[in-house]
Amino acid sequence: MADTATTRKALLLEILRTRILTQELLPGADLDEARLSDEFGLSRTPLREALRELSGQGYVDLTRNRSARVAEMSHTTLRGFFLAAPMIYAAVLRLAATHARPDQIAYLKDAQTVFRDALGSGNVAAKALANNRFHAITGDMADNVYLRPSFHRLLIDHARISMTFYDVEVAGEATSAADQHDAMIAAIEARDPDRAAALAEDHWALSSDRIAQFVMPAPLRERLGDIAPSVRSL
Amino acid sequence: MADTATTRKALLLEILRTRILTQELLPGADLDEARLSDEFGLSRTPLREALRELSGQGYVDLTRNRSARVAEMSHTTLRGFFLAAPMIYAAVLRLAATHARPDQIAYLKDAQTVFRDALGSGNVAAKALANNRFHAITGDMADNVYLRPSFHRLLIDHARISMTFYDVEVAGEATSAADQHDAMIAAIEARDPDRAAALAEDHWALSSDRIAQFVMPAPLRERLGDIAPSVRSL
DNA sequence: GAAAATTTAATCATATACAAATTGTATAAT
DNA sequence: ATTATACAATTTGTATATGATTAAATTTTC
Repeated sequence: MADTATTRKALLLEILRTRILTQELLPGADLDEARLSDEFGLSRTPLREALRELSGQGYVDLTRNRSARVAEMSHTTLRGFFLAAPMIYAAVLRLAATHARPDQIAYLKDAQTVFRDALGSGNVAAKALANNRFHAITGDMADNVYLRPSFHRLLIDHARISMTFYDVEVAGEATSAADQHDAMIAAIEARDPDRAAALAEDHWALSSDRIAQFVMPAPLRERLGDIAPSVRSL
Repeated sequence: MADTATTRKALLLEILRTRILTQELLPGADLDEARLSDEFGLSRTPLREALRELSGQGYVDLTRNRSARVAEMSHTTLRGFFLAAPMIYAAVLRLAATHARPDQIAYLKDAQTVFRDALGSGNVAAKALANNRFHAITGDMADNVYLRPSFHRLLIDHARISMTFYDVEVAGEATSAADQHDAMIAAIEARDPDRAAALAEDHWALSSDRIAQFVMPAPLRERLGDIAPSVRSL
């Protein structure tokens, strides 16, 4: 992403968001105020404000008199993710197809170009961030203040889950995701809300299949005798 | 509401939220830092942090180098409200019926008692706040981090819309809302997600009917001759 | 040696002071 | 009369300093 940040505080926000999305900062990680203000050459006052803003957006959890932490992701959160994602995403894409402005469609096409480039690069973080940006634009298109906050939280954890589970590339899956993106652009441009919503559901179905494969892979099928004694003793 | 706030900052947050929900602070109202810190006997540092937190929750809009303002409510927002509300609320109540813990059900019953008391009082703000609290508890019950932020934004504007449109009491409507609350409690206690979701939709249908009546009332039917000349000249 | 209490270090919360940016007003030029 | 420019006042943003709270480590007591 380009350095659009004008002030140091804006830069800090951008970098922190990126680090959290790419899991460079893991869920639950400690965000010490003194250390961060040191690193970014900022005093603690604007830093604390930045942490409050990130908390409001769902990147960070705050507790009184305790250091800020990167938002947690438990198995409970994951379950909630799969419950909410299809509904919210279908609704957002439906509204996106209804309200998208021409300039926003241009942004979306740009983001898709970046995404396809990232796919070729083999850089997992670049892929996750480009995908995140693509979907964030659809969120802006929907232009609904009541769906946006939930949608953004979904996107945060979708990126983080991608970083956790997609580091091993499965042949063909990424390109079919990219093809779905193209179909979404077409549906939005054609102002076809039903098709857009249906595509959103397909897209999430693909995602959840991939994640399910990594959370519950086919079990290892080895006979006891094949396992080294040191391992068996565990 | 009881003064559960321990610190001055927590108290400030509670009061500001209440003022915004009850429209004592109108949408778009200027929130001057110096004036507020003066009023609450706080320095600007914690006050600014509080404003960031409120912004994250959707009570307040922030712009760089510009004073904080109470979140706007335009006709566009209203439209978005009616699009998103039925879906989100049905989903939340469905999950509430699935996950509610006994202590939460007790809270909900308390809130409902307070709501029925408020109905008798004739105090519009008390009604809106009690109703807000009731629904906020159902949001907690749902226990889904992806739905919660959107749901809370809906509740904020639902309260503000109530204050705008419900100041004239229509006979019987408030009590039927209260009856629906009771039915919701029953559905949650019976762990019946489908019934809970259906009740949520009914509840919002009632709300939107009431609001539609006040936004688009039956037009005045006067003949021109009945209007005073000074008015007609406009 | 284990548990409780006290001290100590670290970290968060708030206040005050200063710098930067914005807006409004007055004055001068067209 | 209207627009441009410069200055002043107001308000927001950041830095530094001090006070409160919590967690950890040490000491003391049983």
